[in-house]
Amino acid sequence: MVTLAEVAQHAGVSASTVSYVLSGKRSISATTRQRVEQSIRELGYHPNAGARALASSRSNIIALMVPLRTDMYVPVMMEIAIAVATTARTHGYDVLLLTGEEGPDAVRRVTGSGLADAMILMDVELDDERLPLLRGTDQPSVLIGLPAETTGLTCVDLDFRATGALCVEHLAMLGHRDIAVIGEAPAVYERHTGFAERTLDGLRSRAQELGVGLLHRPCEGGYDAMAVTLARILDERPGTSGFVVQNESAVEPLLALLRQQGRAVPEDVSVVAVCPEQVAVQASVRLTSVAIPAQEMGRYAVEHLVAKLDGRGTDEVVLIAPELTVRASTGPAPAGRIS
Amino acid sequence: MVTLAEVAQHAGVSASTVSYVLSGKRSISATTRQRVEQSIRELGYHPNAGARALASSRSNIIALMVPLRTDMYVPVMMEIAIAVATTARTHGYDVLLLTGEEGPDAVRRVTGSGLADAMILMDVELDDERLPLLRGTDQPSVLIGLPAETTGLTCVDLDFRATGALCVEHLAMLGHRDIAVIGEAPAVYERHTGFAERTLDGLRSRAQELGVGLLHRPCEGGYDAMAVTLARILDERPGTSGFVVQNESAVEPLLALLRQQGRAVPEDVSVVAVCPEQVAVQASVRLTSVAIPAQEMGRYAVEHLVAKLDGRGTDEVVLIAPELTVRASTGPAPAGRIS
DNA sequence: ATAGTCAGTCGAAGCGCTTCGACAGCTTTT
DNA sequence: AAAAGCTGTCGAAGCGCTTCGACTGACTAT
Repeated sequence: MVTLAEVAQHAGVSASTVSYVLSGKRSISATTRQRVEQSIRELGYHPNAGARALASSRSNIIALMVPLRTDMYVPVMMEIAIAVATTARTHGYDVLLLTGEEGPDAVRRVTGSGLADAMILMDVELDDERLPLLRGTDQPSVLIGLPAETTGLTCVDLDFRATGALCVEHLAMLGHRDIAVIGEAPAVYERHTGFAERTLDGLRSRAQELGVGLLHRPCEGGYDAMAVTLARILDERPGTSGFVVQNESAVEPLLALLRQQGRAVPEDVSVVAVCPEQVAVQASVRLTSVAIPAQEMGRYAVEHLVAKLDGRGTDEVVLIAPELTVRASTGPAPAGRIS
Repeated sequence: MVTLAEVAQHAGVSASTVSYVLSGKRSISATTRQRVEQSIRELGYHPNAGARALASSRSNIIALMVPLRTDMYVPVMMEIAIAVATTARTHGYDVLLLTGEEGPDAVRRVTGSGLADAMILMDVELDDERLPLLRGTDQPSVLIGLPAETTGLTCVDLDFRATGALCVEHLAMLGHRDIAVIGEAPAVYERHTGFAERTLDGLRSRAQELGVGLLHRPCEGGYDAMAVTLARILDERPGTSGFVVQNESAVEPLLALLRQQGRAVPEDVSVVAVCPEQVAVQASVRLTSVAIPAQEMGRYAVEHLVAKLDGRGTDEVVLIAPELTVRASTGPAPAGRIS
């Protein structure tokens, strides 16, 4: 294992000079710099992470807390995680992967031990246990998702309220008068994960404004659960011609069931999904959808943290404006039908 | 930030004693231990990770290299990552998330800097660039996946050869005489990711042994690509009554297309999938499948690494035996059909 | 009774790096 | 020509922990 001291000796300078070449915190003459860089290359030197962390009290690591459960939004999580990791690398940071399992203890451990310089939390609940801890430390953090109370916190998320509104608008504009919402699993709502409620809120208030009917039904993923849910919806509101789906694992079952019942998409019914782009494109009908900007959120989170660690940056809540992409699953409401 | 020294003072012992209480590397009297543990709790002490790493040259971190691309097996990756993270925690390790982006450089960086004590590599190619580096270091590592040459390496993977064989057997036993294989995207084969080829190998050799016809077609995910692929298959072998699918994003499209063409599953055609359990269960037809044991692989990888780090454990290749679960997508081949 | 053993504790020497103050040799200002 | 300011470099003091050797006192074997 090559050390700084060995590089210094090889280059004929002092250890501190090598350190300054590496960090750029003091000016170094061009010739010295080159000599040192040459030695570093020749010896294959890599600074020791532990020593560096100890001396500088900076680990150059960002902790990322992902939810433990894999029942929801897995591709989104993965995409965010990868975006976080790659963005972090471009800023010289590595990413520590924490699962929600440890809960608040993980926050304590990481802050207390100096393992990471900053944290990104995913799957934030409305009244998350980890929040008081974050507020009580000076370690920067970004939440992906929105809790109930955001003072003193930095958050990024898709504007789910606007997303809901946008979906209803789109369907209403096409003439649909009765809309059903296939939501996440009941557990998601019980857990008070903000996004589901915010979407619903946006859906409802715009539906009311536009005077269209809205029926919301949570739904476990999978074909069987979807079959039951759909049957209930059509029983209760036979005239339903527009669907909004916010549940990846309900998308294909819904399409399959509609097809099976002889309801053509988009001729008879229209479907709008809130899902990652990939899901929308790869579905058996190319779905009109509002994409979940996973990459963008991951990138933003890291960049904000880096800014904070550099002494720039402030607490703020950023809601990303939703964009609805029209594909093949929505069309004008069937005419001559009494809703 | 509380330090060891402060704890020592608070407990009225020397710093080294506190250290030994923490590590258990020397015997400590019960009374002293209790006093120290009390002080640790009262002061809310957390050992500083950097200092610890520097002094012990152990970071207690395991690096996990995940593939950058999200075009394949995302849920499997995620499940593995989470299994790795949680298992690592139970052994006192944290997980550093590296993306494939940096390639071999990441390996150099991590080994060189002592950032991690060990590595887990996913998405291993047959002739992976990172392998020479792993062989050239004394840092333990486990590959999830199988390269062409495994000497000096530790690997875990599903036994894909046996998996292929098992799928063919199951279909043959049900009387299917012409089987089509929907494979991964062509890019996966070109990249020489071992698992795809090994599966194919298993499929082919067992098909030959059992005297059934086998047609293999790679397939991009999605509905459109699947439509083209299916049309070609049925054109070439109209009597095909059994399908083996090894491509998550082709599963639903295949089912949708079969349905649309009036081919009932499992009455007219049978489908066996190689996919995570969740996908098989949530599909619009509950799929007979060979599960990909993501959790098991992740757990094994970590446990093997921990064993190695403790001076136990050896290099070896572990192939997990496939298990085929019969669900609703396979049944006897339709009678009276000339294949 | 004396040597040997052992459990329990301490002190001190690092681990490899960052960073602060100091200083030598310049150039610029007055 | 002296004072002031740069620039580029060095030495040394830690950062908070682990770990080795040494020591003390009590206990066992002879």
